[in-house]
Amino acid sequence: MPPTPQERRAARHQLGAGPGAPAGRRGPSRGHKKPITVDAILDTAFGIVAEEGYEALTMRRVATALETGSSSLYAHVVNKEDLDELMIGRLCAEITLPTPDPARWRPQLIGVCTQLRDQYLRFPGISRAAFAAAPSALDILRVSEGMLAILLAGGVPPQAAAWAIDSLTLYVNAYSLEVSLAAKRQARAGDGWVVSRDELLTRFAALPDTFPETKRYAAELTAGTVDDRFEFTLNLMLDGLLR
Amino acid sequence: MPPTPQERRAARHQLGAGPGAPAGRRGPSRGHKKPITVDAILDTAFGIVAEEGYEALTMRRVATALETGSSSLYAHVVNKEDLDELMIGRLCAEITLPTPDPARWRPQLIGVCTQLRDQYLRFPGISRAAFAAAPSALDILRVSEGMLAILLAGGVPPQAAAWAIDSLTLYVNAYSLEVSLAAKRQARAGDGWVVSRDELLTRFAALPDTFPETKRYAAELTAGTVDDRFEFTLNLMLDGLLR
DNA sequence: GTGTTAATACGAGCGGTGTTCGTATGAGGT
DNA sequence: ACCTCATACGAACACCGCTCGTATTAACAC
Repeated sequence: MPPTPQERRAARHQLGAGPGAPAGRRGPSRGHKKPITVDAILDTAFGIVAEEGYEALTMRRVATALETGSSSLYAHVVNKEDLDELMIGRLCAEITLPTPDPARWRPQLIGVCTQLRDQYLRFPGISRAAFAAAPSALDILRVSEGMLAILLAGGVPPQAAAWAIDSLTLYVNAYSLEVSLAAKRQARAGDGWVVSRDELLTRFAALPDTFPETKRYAAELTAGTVDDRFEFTLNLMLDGLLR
Repeated sequence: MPPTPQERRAARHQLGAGPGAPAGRRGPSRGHKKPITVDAILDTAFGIVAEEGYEALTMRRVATALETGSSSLYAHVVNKEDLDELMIGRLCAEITLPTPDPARWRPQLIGVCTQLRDQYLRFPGISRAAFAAAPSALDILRVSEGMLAILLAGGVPPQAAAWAIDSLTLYVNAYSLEVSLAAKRQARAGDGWVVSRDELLTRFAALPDTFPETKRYAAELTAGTVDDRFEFTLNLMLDGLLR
């Protein structure tokens, strides 16, 4: 008996347990269609999210893209939650971790965070799933290990390094989620949402006098691209680590 | 004609426009039941989230708690997203902002962040809605203004202060969301999730040798309460601001 | 070559969601 | 007394995640 999806999931959480026998093909192949596999499910899932965003990712949507019924997916995946977790795992697996260089620990760490951000932004809204993903999955743990190695090589004390990893990944997740949501708002503009910087400036200018600082520093508040803010925050945390 | 909910929402986004006539009671009062108001909807919504978490907050759930049908809510609220926004607004409105004291800007700012966090954690999962809330809503802007005033009083340059507000609120949101999700996982424990610190330690100890640093510093990685990590990250960012 | 087994696929359906539409109710103004 | 119209609400639509029973068919034992 090949491993049921729940067993695969358990194996993914509790480490190891071996990859299990490949369980060479049995059952109907429907003649023409290629068989449904976890990888095929993940591929089409990523395709849907890349084109239409995470909220368009439903079991039925994946199933119809695979020309089957939604019930067929549950032979390969426990849940939607499980699917989310698998996607985050694959995303993390594609992060390349540098070999720690004590002299370049800051750009190295920023590089890893930027890779994570770019992966998240390629699939808008998927960082929502990253929040729920358990940090004990191996693919995620691998990224943590890489970041930890960089920080330690940079001379950051272990306790600070350990906690900083949490802070950094949490911020990257949150940043990616917010950017994705803002982009979605931008897409369906016109219903009274603020979009352009100019619009925000005039809005701030028209604020009542109970907002003196916001009015005075409206320029600073609306300055910079989202990328600027990302880098600023990362540097903020890294600066703090040196004390 | 009293303002339709969409008009109220627009008025909330574009500032001012006045509170509109109270539109004194018309139509059926069903004899016994008190009329449905936006405030009543918000009250019961907060009650549901406080007791059962954000994911239990559905239109039907609010409606039945109000002894009515879900369609009745849409006369007072545009949609669920609007309800979310109203809730975040009310949450922000209850934050008390200190008058800036240059000598105590750090504890003051941490105090505001902690208030936000506590509000979010009182209503588990609601920070998910905070991500989608537009920063142009007046109640949210009021908190930003307060934080900006504190930072400026502390001598932080305007540009850094402006961006730091974004970073801080984003982190507080993300932290609250993650803590809520972790608590939910804890609630339905037993399905292979890691819960206790001891469990995590033995898990790390059994890791393959491709995770050398994680194994070596397992103690540091699992140390501290969530509150410790919250304060650590806030101090990390505030330290970075002083350079 | 035949029969058995079991992995795979899948249609139908359950209970749930947000939201809309058409209609009934009944208080306020005339 | 009548009419107006904001309010309330039941029914229904389209969608969601997920389960159950069943049909298909490859691999194996004989």
